[in-house]
Amino acid sequence: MTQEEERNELLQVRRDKMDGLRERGIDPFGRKYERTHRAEDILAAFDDQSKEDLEEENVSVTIAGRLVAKRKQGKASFAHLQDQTGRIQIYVRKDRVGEEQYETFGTADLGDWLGVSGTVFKTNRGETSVKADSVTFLSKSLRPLPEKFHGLKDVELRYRKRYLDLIMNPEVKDTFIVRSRVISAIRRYLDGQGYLEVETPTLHTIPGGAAARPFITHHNALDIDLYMRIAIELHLKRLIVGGMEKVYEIGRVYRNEGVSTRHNPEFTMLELYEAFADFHDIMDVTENIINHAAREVLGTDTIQYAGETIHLSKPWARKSMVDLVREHTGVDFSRSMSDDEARRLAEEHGVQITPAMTFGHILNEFFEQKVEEKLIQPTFVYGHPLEISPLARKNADDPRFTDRFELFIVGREHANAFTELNDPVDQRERFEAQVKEKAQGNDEAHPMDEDFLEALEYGMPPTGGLGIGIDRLVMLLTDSASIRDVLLFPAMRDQG
RNA sequence: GGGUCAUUAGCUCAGCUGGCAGAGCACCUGACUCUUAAUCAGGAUGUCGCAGGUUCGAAUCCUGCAUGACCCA
Repeated sequence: MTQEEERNELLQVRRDKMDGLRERGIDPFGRKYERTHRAEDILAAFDDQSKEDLEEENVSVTIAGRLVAKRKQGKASFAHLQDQTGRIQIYVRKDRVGEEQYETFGTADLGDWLGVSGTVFKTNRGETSVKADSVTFLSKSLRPLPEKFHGLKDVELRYRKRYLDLIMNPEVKDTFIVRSRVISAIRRYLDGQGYLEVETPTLHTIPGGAAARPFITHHNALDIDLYMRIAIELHLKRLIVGGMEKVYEIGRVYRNEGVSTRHNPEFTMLELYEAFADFHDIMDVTENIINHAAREVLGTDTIQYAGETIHLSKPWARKSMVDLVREHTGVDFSRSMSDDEARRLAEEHGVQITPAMTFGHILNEFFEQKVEEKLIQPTFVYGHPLEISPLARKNADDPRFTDRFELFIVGREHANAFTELNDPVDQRERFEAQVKEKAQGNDEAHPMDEDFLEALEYGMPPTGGLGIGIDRLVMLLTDSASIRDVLLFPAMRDQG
């Protein structure tokens, strides 16, 4: 069976109309068109003018957009054109545009792109509209759009065919405009604070800087396996060694794990490193970045998320992990405790652990299982156990812990930061402990990285570092329930 | 990885205890020069996700698979 025969009636009708345009000398996929206004420009400029005043002014405009509604009534028609800024009504009369153009407009389908020149006027109902003097056919749509009233609801279709989602559901575009503005607001803020934006490799020979499984790829000419980066960290610290004192990168990282409402295999991280700073300074930096982004993009630092009011006004709560666990479970991990005792406490409190876990892992499990989800308002949680923090500096008073914090908002991690470990001897021991964990079956444990250790051996100044998940931040600022709602093209299986 | 639910026309959805596959929008034909989910008259539209099974008969019941959503790990 040929494709021609398989095509259903709806598709065939549009192909026939395309052929009809060509027969009448009109290119169905036209050319450059110079417009003077966007829909929003016209609505904003003339909305508060009276019908009579507008008539007197006789304002000429040229607009272009996708035909999204059409109401034909004989020798005159109303329709709506949609451009990036919104929809505007056009009024096309046969006695004004002429027989030929009215015919062209008459055969136009919903979805086609049209250009219209005319004058701005108000209808009897008060809608600011454009009365066409001429209609130019710009581009044919060979497929029907989703239903005009209900739009596109099927979430699978919305993600797979995001262009349809963007056409039919205007709030989707708003989300991605916020995303774009959040990222540029962060850039502007950091640039203004003297941080230097850099770019480092996304193809790594050793996948480090985080606890995650990497994607593996292959370089043919060099005949070596490479890993898609799981973090930016280790390269940025090499730059600190090199004397670039305040650097940041906003970029994609890749983690080979499941997809969920909070996880996509590729996502966007901000990482920032500042020489001579510690994790307390980085808490201030984190507050400032997020607070600034909210106020600049949304105009407020009080936001709504999933029905909760979240206060992003500074300062945010700063609590130690040990204190929070004590607060929520009564268990005091600050006193000295054997691994066996920690395991016994986990069992008593219904905290699930694996046999290989030691004191620090178990404290972390207490936190994740009993506390994390309760931290709705912004809270810096600091003092993470050594075992789960192989790149963070040890706490000076209690070496079981590190000078590290994570930021929690609406029960989710939004940032991870520490006073960086700059002692190459200690760093080597941490890597060795991680390699041991890997041998015991933790496939997210950090690999040995001799090249990074060598860099540290040249001397890294005391440094504070930060990672912020941009996607989760955008979710927070747009009240989005799923990471897929803030990714234009979320990862999907190749089907359909 | 486990559980629950979903998959029917281009889109949004009905379809009960198994008995001729439906509606609205969109589409086609006609009428209509201030409509706006335009209206009126008429018409056409299907791999019921895929593959098996039960049955005289399956969109409907059973099994497996695929894709997706949500919850859990």
